[in-house]
Amino acid sequence: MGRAPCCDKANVKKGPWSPEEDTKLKEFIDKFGTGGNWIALPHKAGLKRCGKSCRLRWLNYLRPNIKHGEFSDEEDRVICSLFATIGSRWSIIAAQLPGRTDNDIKNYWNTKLKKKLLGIAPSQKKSNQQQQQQQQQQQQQQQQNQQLFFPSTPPLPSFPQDVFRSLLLQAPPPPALSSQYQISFGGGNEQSCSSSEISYGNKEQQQQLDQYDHMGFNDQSYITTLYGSAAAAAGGAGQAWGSSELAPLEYDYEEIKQLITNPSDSNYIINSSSSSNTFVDDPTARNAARGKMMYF
DNA sequence: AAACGCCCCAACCGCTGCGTG
DNA sequence: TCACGCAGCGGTTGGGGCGTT
Repeated sequence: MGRAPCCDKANVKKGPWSPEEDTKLKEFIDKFGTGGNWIALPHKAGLKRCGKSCRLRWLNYLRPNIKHGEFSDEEDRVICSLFATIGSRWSIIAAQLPGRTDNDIKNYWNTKLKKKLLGIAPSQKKSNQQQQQQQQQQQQQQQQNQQLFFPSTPPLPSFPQDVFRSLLLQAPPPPALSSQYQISFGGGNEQSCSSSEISYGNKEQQQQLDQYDHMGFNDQSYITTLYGSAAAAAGGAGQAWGSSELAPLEYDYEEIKQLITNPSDSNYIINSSSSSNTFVDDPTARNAARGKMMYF
């Protein structure tokens, strides 16, 4: 037997929201909150909309502090680096960009950033002369993008050990104890920062760090892997992570280009167990892991 | 001015994960 | 342990806007 529909489709309005509907929804949520039940909300608020539609409208448009408009270069860099790291997991990427929604980032990536990265200018119908000019601009743009997003000799970012230590202690449980990620570390581009080098925190916290050591990975590799959730958990430290001081690791331009141009890009497992990062297509992993499996 | 074609983005759809009884 | 219901996620779609011919 199939799943029951989430709402009575015959009696719900679809399509663009009117200003009146926006006002109703916003006023209701301002007064009463969502109540943790989006399905019941439209009826209570007097809206002839599906709960899912209300949720989307609120999250993507009506919610306070939503940022609309142009993305900055720094935001571009964060999106590119995270896309290279975790693929099209837009909600995690959005969590690192305050005021941006996953839908917003997804649209921005699909319509602009991906093309910007590949040196494809947004195009209208153009004359031959315009097309030639565009080709030249594309080549220049691509060179600039390589410099902007993937400097040829990217300095590994300097990660203060105390910051790593605090992030690590606030991060979710290690992979073996967590259903969120399955991770194996086989060496790679992490900087050496063994958790046994520094004594930090109380006895319990030190035991936790020792456990990480015992599992064979160091502070930075763990924090890098858990970048999104760890940064979110760490609050202010997470903000610092997004700054230039704690920029995400840079990735090779050709690799992210491969990710973009491969139609099954969301099926990748990131594998950096060799000397350089490689992307291994694993279509079967998609539904099983939904992009949660990463090898370093 | 009209027709055409492309781009962008809001919204929808279907699937998965998770909590609960 | 299993079925169910809901929230959340990512892929896809369609229509409005805009530039070109």
